[in-house]
Amino acid sequence: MHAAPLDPLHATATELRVLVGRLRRRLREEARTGDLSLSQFAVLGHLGRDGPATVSDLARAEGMRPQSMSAVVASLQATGLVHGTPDPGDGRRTLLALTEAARVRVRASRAAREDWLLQVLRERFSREEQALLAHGLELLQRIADA
Amino acid sequence: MHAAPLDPLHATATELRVLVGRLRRRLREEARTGDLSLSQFAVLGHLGRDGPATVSDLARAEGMRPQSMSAVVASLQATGLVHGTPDPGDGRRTLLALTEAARVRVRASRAAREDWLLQVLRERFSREEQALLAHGLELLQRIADA
DNA sequence: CTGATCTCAGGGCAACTGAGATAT
DNA sequence: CATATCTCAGTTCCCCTGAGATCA
Repeated sequence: MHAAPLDPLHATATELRVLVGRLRRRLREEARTGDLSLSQFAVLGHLGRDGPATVSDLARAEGMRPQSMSAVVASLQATGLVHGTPDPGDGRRTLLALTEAARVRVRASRAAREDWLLQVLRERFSREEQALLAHGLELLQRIADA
Repeated sequence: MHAAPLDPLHATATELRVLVGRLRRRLREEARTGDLSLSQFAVLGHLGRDGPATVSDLARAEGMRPQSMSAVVASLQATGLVHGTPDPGDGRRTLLALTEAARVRVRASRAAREDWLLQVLRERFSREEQALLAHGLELLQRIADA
């Protein structure tokens, strides 16, 4: 009755927009994982996976301004999860890396299986769905990079 | 070298968290669609698809507090895209609906093909990928609802 | 001097909490 | 009275812009 003839692609676009907002709220609500924001979480993941990086590197990788990333990094330094050392070869740069405390924490939270999202993926998705989801995320990456 | 033995499910969880943040920034950056926020967009979509609803209905549907939704609705009323009429049967409730201006605008923006996200989906994804993506979004819905 | 990196200051906005007001 | 809906006020968080300072 409220009409939405709507080609399927348009429906997909609308659904995606709504979904991003809802997932953001849901993930924040179910924080845990040490009460990290999405941005903080992303930085720890990046440093853990790809090794030390500068604020600018991280900002580029996450698609945000260096000033914004700087604040995220500062909060992680304040809680002792990240530490920075001046680049010996280039005085402008500060190389950021995970502290031992961060590595310990990541391992502990994995062992404790305390991550809400991980639980959901494990319990509510079949093997095939998990694989499908992983593939879907790759496609979404492409949108974020577009 | 920076070690992440990492079962694939954990990788998926991390990737999803990062992705939500990146998509949010990307979508905001590429606003257009009439400069609506994700929440505003979601409300217009809901009202257009499911018909009139109250603030509380909308809040439940989007997973946010009524007070927050109230602000979103107020902004849409201020720009004349939504109007509210008191529920004749229950004086506490206000039924919200799209204005004719909103319907016109949605149709116009569809016709103009001016939506950034729609362009990306159309131009950078094959038919199969589009279908795969749509299916992936359903799985993500399940997470948001969990 | 130009350009890259980083910091400081200030602002906007989306969401939250808490405290009512009003109607059932 | 108890409950549901909605509003008002204040706060927090994330990210932005703009203006330097420092170093290559």
